[in-house]
Amino acid sequence: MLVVARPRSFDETRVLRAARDRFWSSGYAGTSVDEVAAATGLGKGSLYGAFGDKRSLFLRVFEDHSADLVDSVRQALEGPDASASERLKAHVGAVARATGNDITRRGCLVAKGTAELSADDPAVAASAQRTFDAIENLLASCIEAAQRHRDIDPSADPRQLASLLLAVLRGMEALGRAGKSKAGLIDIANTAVGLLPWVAH
Amino acid sequence: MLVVARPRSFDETRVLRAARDRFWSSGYAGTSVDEVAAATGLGKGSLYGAFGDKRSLFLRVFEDHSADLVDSVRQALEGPDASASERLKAHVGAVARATGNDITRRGCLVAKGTAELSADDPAVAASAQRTFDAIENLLASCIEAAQRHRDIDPSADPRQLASLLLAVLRGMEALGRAGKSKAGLIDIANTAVGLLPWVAH
DNA sequence: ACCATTCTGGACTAGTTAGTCAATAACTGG
DNA sequence: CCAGTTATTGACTAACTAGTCCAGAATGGT
Repeated sequence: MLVVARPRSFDETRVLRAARDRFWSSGYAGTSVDEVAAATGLGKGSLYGAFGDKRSLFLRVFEDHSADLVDSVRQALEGPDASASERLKAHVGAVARATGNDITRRGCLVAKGTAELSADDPAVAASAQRTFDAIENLLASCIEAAQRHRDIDPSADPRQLASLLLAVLRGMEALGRAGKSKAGLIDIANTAVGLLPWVAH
Repeated sequence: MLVVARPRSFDETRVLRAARDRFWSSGYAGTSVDEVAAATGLGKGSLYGAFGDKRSLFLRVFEDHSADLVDSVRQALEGPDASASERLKAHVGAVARATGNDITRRGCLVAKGTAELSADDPAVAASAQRTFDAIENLLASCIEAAQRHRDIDPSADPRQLASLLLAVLRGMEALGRAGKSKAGLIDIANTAVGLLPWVAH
């Protein structure tokens, strides 16, 4: 009974990546569907057929990218207690360096999409909130690991420290986009890390 | 020789405020010149005649608003050394509360405009950088005042603490837009303030 | 080979976009 | 009250917008 229909002729991952790059560079309102079609190589009919309207396509790209971001933070922060403090310092520094190295200044797609759309698209706002919550949880887990290893004062609230660090990370992103120098961003990272309640050894 | 011509019939400040509100709510690309004309009550010809093209109008609005922001931070942070630490704590807390109270979640126009346009408009990026530099300097001055009054450890580098606090402030803005609760934002503010190198009294 | 089904590409539509322009209004020094 | 200059308005244009539609193509089970 089931008859197989014509299969898709495009690689969904590649198409979504091309669409993401357009939205990332030009923003949601600043990117036309025709541009996305040209960048992906698909006809508009295929684009609409596969992903729905412009907003749905953006949301798909936004959520996929958010998941990638959380995964990369997880990779950076998860690991044994003994090296948790090193991973934490390294991650904050790595974000500072990556932000400072971003020649294009296009910044983070999650931040950009949230800035543009969260006020009038609850789905975007909710997705961004989940993303930042997930990153905050990863930071908190890493801090707890460092506390178990007695690198960070165990009496400190790991959730409070995590939410502060998340704010610092997002702040570095915002300042980097405005043109703050790489050295200035690294300075912020070092100051933030330095003020944490480390246990003297 | 000089003959006086027809004077403007609109209040420039009111017009710029109406234009600012449109850009603030809908972003640069998401706002049409027709919408701005309708919101200001001016015809398009007047708008173009008075402010130039869309980008010039946006830049004007953006820079005026940035100057207002710097002024308000100056008002909050300037004052005698004896109360500098209180002003610093109060300002960070006030930003957290204001961000948490922003029902519309439209956030800060400087952040939003920078996110949307800094990558392809050097004038926007330069303006944002000047704005953030000015705020950082105000924070540094307030920290120095608190150090003179021996509220903050005088051996700390006030510029480093200022740039960290600026990052925290911009981070709170970004997280607030994503939906972080008012209580969570206040928590971040308290944690950041609490980690500063206060002198015990 | 045929069929039911889905995929493809681009022509098409109706509405919107940024920016221009010409006719007219408002002003004051002379 | 006239002359010279600038302000105002909204109709106008050419290009672009999101989204639709359809004729044809690709598939694998029968």
